[in-house]
Amino acid sequence: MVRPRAFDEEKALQAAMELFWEKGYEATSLSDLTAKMGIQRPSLYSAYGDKKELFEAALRKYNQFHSSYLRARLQSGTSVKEAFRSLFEGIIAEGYGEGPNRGCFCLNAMVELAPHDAKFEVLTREHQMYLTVIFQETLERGIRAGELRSDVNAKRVAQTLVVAMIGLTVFLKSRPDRAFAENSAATILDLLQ
Amino acid sequence: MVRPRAFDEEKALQAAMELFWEKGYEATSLSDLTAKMGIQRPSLYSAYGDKKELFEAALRKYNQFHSSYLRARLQSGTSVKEAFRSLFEGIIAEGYGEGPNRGCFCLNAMVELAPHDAKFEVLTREHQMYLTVIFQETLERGIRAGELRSDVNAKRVAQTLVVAMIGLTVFLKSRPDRAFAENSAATILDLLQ
DNA sequence: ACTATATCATACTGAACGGTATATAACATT
DNA sequence: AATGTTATATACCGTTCAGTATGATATAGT
Repeated sequence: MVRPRAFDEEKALQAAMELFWEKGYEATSLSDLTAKMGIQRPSLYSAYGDKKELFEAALRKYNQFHSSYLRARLQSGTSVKEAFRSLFEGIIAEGYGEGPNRGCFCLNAMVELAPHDAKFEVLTREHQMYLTVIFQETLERGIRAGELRSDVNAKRVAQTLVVAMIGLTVFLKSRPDRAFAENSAATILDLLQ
Repeated sequence: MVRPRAFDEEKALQAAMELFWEKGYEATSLSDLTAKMGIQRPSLYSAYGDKKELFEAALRKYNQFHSSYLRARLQSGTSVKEAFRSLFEGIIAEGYGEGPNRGCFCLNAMVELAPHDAKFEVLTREHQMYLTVIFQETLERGIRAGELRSDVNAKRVAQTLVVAMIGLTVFLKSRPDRAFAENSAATILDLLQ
């Protein structure tokens, strides 16, 4: 005996995610949000809580999406080495697309919020840990398949690839010469022998 | 026949730099600034222009300071390899200090402003280019001294070290396990043979 | 059809925002 | 000491901020 929601909560959350991803937390206003989400202010508050809670929900949604995306990219493809190469190449290509370079939502949140908010310190750290596990498992698969040398330390290399991916993603925000980005990616990928 | 400034412009700018460095552009208010700088609002506007211009002046000051700091660290020390190791170790140590992890002001600005403001895209990119030159020159010195193998591609390795340093600095904002940071730094520094 | 309940749209709240007008105070030159 | 110029301090400007009170509206169960 209640009136049902007239908007799609997932769709609206997706819209909020896009906005926070592109502009960050502070620079995104509630008016920006309600406009893009296509809902009114009280609907937002009743469905998601305040601005910080909405941001957190958006980031969690992004992290899920991002993990799935990376796992899929690393599982498909002919080889582990080629999968990583393609992944890094895709990140670089993304950096030179049109429009503002939004990079990785989780890294943006790590820079803007993690140092001042323990909740986001944990949330962003745990996502990187999860990505590291995905990388490590992929490397171990490559070792088992005989594609990578058996003396490769999968955990250490995975950690290094994650740090390098973070560096590359952030660096691309300044739109450096493409050769710079390509060189550093290629040098890092030489870890995969 | 004029009244002289009653405050030290460099000291006040330094105070603004500390504040923007720790909190970012959007999260820092003019009231925060005037309080920490110890001056009144009209003094701020007459001396530095508006908020964005003050931020730019603060970032330029930081970049100068940062370049000098890195150059000094890489020149002192017993060897090039040891200098880089010590530099990365210092970055990690900084990440586990008390208080909020402010990281690198230039990288914070790159994430928050570069995608939406061409001026900061250029400013942050040029600083990274300058750091790359410092790294490259240091590596070339190591090659000349016979400390590094002569087939090391100084430019490519310098670019890779810059990207890795960016990744490490940003990653530390989420306060990961220290062993993670140490592992990735050590693996990167293995490039120096 | 009626009622209970939750959602909707509008309009509003006090506070904080970036930026400035105004008037007083302090100095260097004459 | 008088004058012209700039820095200072206070108080204010209109706007925008995050968040909410209010009342109309729509639906599900009776």
